[in-house]
Amino acid sequence: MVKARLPDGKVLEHPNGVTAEQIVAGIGPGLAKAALVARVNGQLVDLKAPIHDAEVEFAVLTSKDADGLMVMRHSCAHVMAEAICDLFPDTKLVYGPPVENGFYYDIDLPRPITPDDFEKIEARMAEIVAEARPFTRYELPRGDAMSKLADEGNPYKVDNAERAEGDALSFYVTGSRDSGCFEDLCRGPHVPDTSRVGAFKIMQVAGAYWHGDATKQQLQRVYGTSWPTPKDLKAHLTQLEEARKRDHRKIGQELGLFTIDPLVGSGLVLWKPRGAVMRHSLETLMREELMARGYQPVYTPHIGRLELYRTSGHFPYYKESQFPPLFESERARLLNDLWELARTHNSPTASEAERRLFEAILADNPELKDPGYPVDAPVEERLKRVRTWLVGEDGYLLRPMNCPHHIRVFASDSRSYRDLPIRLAEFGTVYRFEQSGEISGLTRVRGFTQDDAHIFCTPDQVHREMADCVELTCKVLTLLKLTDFRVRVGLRDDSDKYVGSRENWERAEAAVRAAVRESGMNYSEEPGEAAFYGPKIDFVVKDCIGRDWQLGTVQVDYNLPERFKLRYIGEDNAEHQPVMIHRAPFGSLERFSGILIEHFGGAFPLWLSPAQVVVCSVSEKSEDYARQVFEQARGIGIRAELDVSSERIGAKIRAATLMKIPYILVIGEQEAAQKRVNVRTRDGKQLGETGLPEFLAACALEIAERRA
RNA sequence: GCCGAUGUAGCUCAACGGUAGAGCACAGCUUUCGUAAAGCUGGGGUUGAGGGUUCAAAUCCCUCCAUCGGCUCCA
Repeated sequence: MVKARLPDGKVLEHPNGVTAEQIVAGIGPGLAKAALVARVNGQLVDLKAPIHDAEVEFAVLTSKDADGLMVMRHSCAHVMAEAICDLFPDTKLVYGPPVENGFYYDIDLPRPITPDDFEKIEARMAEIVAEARPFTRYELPRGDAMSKLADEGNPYKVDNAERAEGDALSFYVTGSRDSGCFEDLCRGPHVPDTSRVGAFKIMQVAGAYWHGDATKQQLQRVYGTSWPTPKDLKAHLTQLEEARKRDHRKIGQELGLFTIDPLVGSGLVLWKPRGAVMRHSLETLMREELMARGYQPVYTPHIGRLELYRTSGHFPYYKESQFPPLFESERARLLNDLWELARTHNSPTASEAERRLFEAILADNPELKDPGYPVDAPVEERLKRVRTWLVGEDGYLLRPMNCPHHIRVFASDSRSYRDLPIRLAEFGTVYRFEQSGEISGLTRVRGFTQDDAHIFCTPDQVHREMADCVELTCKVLTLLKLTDFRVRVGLRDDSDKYVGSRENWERAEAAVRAAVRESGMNYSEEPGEAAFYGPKIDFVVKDCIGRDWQLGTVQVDYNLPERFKLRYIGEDNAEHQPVMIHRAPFGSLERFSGILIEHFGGAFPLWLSPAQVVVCSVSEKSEDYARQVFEQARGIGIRAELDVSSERIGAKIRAATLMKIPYILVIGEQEAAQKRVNVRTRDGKQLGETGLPEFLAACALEIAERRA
């Protein structure tokens, strides 16, 4: 006997071995028809799976349930896989999970799948759907399953099986087991039959590495989307189209905010006047906040000696993603090569290369007479030697981070505990040689400006300072109504890419956790997301097409102070090491602006809007007064534009509306006679006539309050 | 960096082996107009760059560059 308790508490009794399908049949015909999969004691199972437990929590899921939808999409991936295998028999299937809004299937196929193939694949899928073949599960003991998979000659499935848990492995056939129909190693569960995979569409194909490892075989990943009904599918496609209209690259072009010019360089942003004034308003907001919170502005150069970044660790750690160093002489380049060799020296071949290079440098540079450099000396000794040579003749690096400069500002004076915390702030422009395939609009660029600051404080002050940084970040995000963010606490994993002692890391992680807990926000801890010098709190948002981007960040760092041997004099008159906090509420002004553009769809709040008011004359007769209105608005600091062209008023309004200018002032003879303005908004609302001083005062107030 | 797609006037696109076109924008002229596009005229392109095939290339092939979507990376 099986007692199945339904979600509403009702208990149904059935004989042992009853299937979910049979239980559902007893509940109601509508539900039986819609059922895709069942949940038995929290486990998703096929509707045909027999149930043997005496008492179970039982629920039936349809495409209206998140898990039901997921199973439907997973099954749709199988149908797509079958269609692809039918059309391209060389296909080796790899892995096909459901994802947000759909599914993908990774395949290994020498011939590239192109968008032209999508229609053919969809047509074949439609046939499979029409056949309504059942998804049939069968299991084999692990040994039998492994030899079966090995015989089939698909190394990916063998690998999947090796990773799967359990003594038995399950397979799904679309049809009956002896029908010769398509089958796939799969944990399941699946929908009852191939007609139940929803309204689908193949969306795109892309490369993907096996196991997500760039050194492994590259596969083709075919993405599809699937929805309960054709109407849902259509709504999704329409929504995608709408989202693309908000794309900051498109709006940036239309509104003339920024441009990226191949002649200047990929990933290097040119802010045009309209974009620059928007960005400037953001910077002004941040400057006001920083001044009120005791930050001190500094200015530092965009370039620094390589030795600076050797000390911080950035140069060796991020070698591949920095612009190559600048060397003023060939010898400087050679010395750096020598340093590289000394640093990485750990093999006989490297040692030979090192010796040859060393000899070449000595031969060309007789002034370096003192060899003092036995090739079998310990690494530290060799490094020390080479670094003394580098003092007079080093290369330079376009800065990838601002912290080393700020550290040297801190180190330029002796510091007392009474001075701390010291908060050094700079809109610091940094340069990173991002991979060519990564560059995208304003969100991933090679030169960008951080609203950066570094706080140097005592260990006791860390907690309060971090909490203040988190509070500031939340404040600006809230002010901009960017409330749809998630908080990620990035911790270290067990890889060896991190610098610093275990003890430092533990203290830092405790500080980060305390700060984020205190804020009361929801957050997720993610191992492997830390910076190489410390853990961090990141504020992550989605762009209009659903990609995650890190904006603000707060990081605590016990390691760079140690590497730079920073000191302050404590109450006890002894030297102590300060703790550093790296933080940037916007993160990158470029990326933040890109996200803001999409968030507002280009219709910025008044205080951020590139043009705040446009004055449009109805005809030449009102041109003089329009000019006066324009001059007055501009005179009190409102960003006003003037349109006295010979166009008709309708055309002027259209042009201003398309540029998303918040207030359009229509100035005709009537307004001119009464010295008033007629106000229309970019949303087409007519606010009517008002006196000019009243309008300007209201406008100025709205700007001053940064009303969003 | 890798896989695939795409590069035609300032912008959005057409022409798909046979003399590069439209709309918008821009300039000039006419119009002086009341809340999302007035009319006429005109200028503007070695079709991303460089090679190749062909009697003939925007169109076919190759190599770069850039953009887009993924993957990998992200201090």
